[in-house]
Amino acid sequence: MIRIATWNINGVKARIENLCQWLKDASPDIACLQEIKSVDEAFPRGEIEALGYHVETHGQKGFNGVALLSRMRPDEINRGLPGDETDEQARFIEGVFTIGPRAIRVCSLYLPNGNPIDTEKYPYKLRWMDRLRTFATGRLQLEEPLILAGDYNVIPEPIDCHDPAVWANDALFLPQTRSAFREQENLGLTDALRATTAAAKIYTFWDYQAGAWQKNNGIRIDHLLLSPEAADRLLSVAVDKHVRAWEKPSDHVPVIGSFDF
DNA sequence: ATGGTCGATATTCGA
Repeated sequence: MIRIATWNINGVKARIENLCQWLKDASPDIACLQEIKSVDEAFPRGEIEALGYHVETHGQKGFNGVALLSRMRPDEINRGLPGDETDEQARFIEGVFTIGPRAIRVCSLYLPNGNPIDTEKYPYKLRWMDRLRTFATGRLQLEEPLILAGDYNVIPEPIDCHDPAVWANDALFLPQTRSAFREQENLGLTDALRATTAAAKIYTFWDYQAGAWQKNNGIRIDHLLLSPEAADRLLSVAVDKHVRAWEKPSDHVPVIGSFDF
């Protein structure tokens, strides 16, 4: 069994203790991280390598930044989402891994938040989603197991948030945002958690403010999207909710898919 | 009661 996880850690330097504890507890084979908020040179790779992981990062100063941690050495790493050479935000890294007889592609992505919606940030989000759709279209033609894992900053359906009314005019829940996410799914990509449980009130993010965690005022925005070749091998999906109650938590929690690769 | 809270960084921005 292979376990592939995604976790927005909201700053790797502030989260290194929690990250190492979680890696020991959950022991994922591949972990996709977002919001490392670090340049590659400052990423605390030593502590993670000591736990038996290879570390590949695509960082930048101050904000954003993604990483791939893996038990096995990647055969190939690609940094940056194709489709806009002028985009300097570090939000995408792809790794190709050999597991048994097959190649598996895993991407760690940090989709733009898009707020406030009356600024350039929202069109940037929609353009980024369009680039992701183009990328996925090409990769699906390979007919390989593909896992697009990350913080999508998309609440797919009303049941994926505590109170849909408060999100009505938010970039994470606008009709255009949800429509663009459905376009992704309609390419043939499966939302792994939704495919294995139709239950409401499963969240992956709780704001630091206003006691959101204590009130279970959360949203589900961290997703694993699977090609048919990966979806056919999916066994289960877990949300590691307990780490949100740890000291000095990230505002997101890990989502882990188990596969019989 | 028109805030609230984090992280990285610089005394503000992004979320």
